[in-house]
Amino acid sequence: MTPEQLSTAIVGALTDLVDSGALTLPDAVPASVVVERPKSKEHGDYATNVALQLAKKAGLPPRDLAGLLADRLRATEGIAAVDIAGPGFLNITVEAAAQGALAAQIVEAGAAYGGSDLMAGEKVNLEFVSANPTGPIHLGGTRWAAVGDALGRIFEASGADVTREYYFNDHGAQIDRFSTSLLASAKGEPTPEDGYGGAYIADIAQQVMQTEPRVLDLPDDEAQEVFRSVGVNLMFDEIKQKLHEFGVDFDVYFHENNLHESGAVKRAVERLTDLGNTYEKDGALWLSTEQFGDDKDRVIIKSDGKGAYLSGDLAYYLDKRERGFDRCLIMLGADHHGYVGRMMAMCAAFGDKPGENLEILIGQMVNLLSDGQPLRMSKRAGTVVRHDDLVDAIGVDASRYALARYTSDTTIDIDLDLWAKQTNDNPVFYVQYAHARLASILRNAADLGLSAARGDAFDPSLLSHEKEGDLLRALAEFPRVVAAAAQLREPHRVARYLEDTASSFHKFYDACRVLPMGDEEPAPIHAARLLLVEATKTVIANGLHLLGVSAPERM
RNA sequence: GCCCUCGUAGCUCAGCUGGAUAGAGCGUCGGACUUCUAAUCCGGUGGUCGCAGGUUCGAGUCCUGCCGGGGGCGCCA
Repeated sequence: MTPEQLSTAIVGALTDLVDSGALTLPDAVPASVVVERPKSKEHGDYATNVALQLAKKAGLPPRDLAGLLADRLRATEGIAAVDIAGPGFLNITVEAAAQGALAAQIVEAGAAYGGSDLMAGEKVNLEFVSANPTGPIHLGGTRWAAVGDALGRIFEASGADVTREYYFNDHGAQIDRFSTSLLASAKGEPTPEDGYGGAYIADIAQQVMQTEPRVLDLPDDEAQEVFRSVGVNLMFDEIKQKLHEFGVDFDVYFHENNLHESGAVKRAVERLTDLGNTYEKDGALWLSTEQFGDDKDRVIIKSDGKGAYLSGDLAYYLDKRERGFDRCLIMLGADHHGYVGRMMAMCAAFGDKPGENLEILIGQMVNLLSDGQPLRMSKRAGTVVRHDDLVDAIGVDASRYALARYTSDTTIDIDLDLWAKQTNDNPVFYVQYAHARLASILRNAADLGLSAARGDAFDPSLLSHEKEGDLLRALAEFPRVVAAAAQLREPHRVARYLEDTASSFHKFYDACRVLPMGDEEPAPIHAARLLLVEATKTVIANGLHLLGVSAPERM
């Protein structure tokens, strides 16, 4: 009996009460009710507050309504006990057999367990990282690489059609500064004003000259164009490669330049003008975003005739919508949150629904600590913490897990010393160790010629130990956790859940012997526990997969 | 000045979108390995949930105002 089934049973009990005239509700019976796992064991396996929620509407004291429901629920198969507690909570205890049956269902479902059709039919575009090809990926981009990709996996598990997209900023002044910096470096000149410094500029410049040995014989403007095109491609290849090694691959790399060259910007501007949402002032073209909630109106075509930065975003958004995406999610660093207002206003100006057709997620900053000290945060020296600073120090699995473990809207400090440790201080190892331990039990079982109970040979009522019940209830939570992670766009819930589940498993392992000891004859309890082990391994593997973290068979 | 975000145990953070006595991990103190991985488990320790009001049966959670940290407020990209 899962929480979902229990919820259905409670709705059924409410419906029966209404049908029999014992209960009168002004509105329809709710489609589902909240079933939660109580913090205290004294409050049963599951608890619901429906009686408190509906008491006023029903015109009954909460405890009386709870009493009516309790009588109905006690007659329900699989429910062992129902208690009324406090102001009107229903505390429900589930029969071991009804609970244990889940182990077989999980093993049966395999990799599909935890998924749903919650987002079936939704075509979702996830835009993240989108780091400028003017330098190596920064840590902010890495955070979204981990979180955005995990979110994509969670959406896919929820039935959505997901496209991962990278907006490639290869247009405008930043690229010009990049190319002049490369040219200057190649000629042995100092970094120009507003240019990019750093060792990677010299590296790229050298690589360009290897590809195009005679580039410096060209006039400066032509040489700069060579450095621009070749340099950007080299930088972009490196970024792609780094992300690939990080386990993140995009379906679409969208070039901003295309929007300007294809006339998409022009078309987007015309569309907004047709809708009456633009006007001319001071020689520039403005988008009236203020009427849609922005702080003020924004220039989209500058008085020199060039598109303002926002014009690319307009065209890009329109392009995504024309490609059939109902939901466009954009993940930005906190340093760009000032964009949210105008982007949402832009969405509304197109006649779309902000928050529905367009969602913007903001990720706060990430700091790295080593020996308790922040890693190179000197803005003055122009050194920024980069993707490699994290991944080279602690590896891909720990990096992805560490970044996906926290809500995106809080600033995080990643202690490199902690995450590099191979001890239980380190959450990713704690979870991965549980998986390896599970795998080990199954290997040992195979060596003994034992296999998990299947079909009628499985007696779920044997899984009646307290720790077995705790573990089963943890496993039963997984679909709800994945659904919440999808709906709230919060992958960290999966990581926290895995830590809880790993803990439940370790406690089970400590209390319940799975395999026969010594000369002991194999018994049904061993086969039943082996099935529980398989189910647990399935859940932890599925959860780690959603985060893009490996599930090792051995450690 | 305005906007966004955060403030929960000594430290790092959860808190299921309003529920019961606020939870983990680390740290600290003390226990548990002849048998499935001790990278584990068990117990003790630890709190004015930034502050003050409000909403209601009930607030860490919602509203308002302060305080404090971080970020952002260009016809830059």
